[in-house]
Amino acid sequence: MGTRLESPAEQAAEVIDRLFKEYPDTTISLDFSNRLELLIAVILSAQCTDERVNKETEHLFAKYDGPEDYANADQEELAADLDSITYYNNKAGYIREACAIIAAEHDGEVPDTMSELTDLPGVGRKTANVVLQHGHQLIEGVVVDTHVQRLTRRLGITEERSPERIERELMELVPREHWQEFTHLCISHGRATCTARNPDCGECALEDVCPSSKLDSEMDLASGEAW
DNA sequence: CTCCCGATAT
DNA sequence: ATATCAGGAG
Repeated sequence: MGTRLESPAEQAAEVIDRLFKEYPDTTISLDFSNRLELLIAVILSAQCTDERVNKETEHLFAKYDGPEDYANADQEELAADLDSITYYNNKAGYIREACAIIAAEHDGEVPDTMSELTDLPGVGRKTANVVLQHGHQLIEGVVVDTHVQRLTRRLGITEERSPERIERELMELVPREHWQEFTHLCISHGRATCTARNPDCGECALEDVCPSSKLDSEMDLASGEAW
């Protein structure tokens, strides 16, 4: 078990402090050169690696340009352009419909409010928060993706399960000036060390404050085997 | 809750 | 073979 009985807020502060030393330059890893490309890249990134999204958007962004271009695209053709991305049929539809709304109702510009963004098909709170933060420099919430969900639970920062509840709790526990950084640190550490399947606790900078560390159970096992 | 759904690591 | 990847809709 973790060595200290820290409050969730103290635990979060310790995590930020230590991970920032390990990943001082962490930031968004999706490639984009304007707000529409950002929106599309984030929609495509659902349950797919950023690496694969970047590989596909390189071709996609060269072929299509502007909301009307996507809105008028043929569904089958756009889906085929995305055929190595997860859920490519759904995502092709989301992109076409979202771009049609952006063209018709938002003067061709990606909206800058949470409600207007989440009204777009394929855009939930997570995607909207990323677009607000990286497209409009507006920090209205904490981006809670699969990595933030997994790490905050393993580290004992939250007991909640739903991304919406975890976000509300993190908005209470983490100072607003660290909201954006907190997500990037969780993602970097989640990819490099605290992986979903087989976390590398031996290399983890948070091992001594992590209630879920494997090392404790291995020591229990070793002492148990000593009989 | 289920469905969507290819590439990759284990 | 199976779990996982910057989720969201019905």
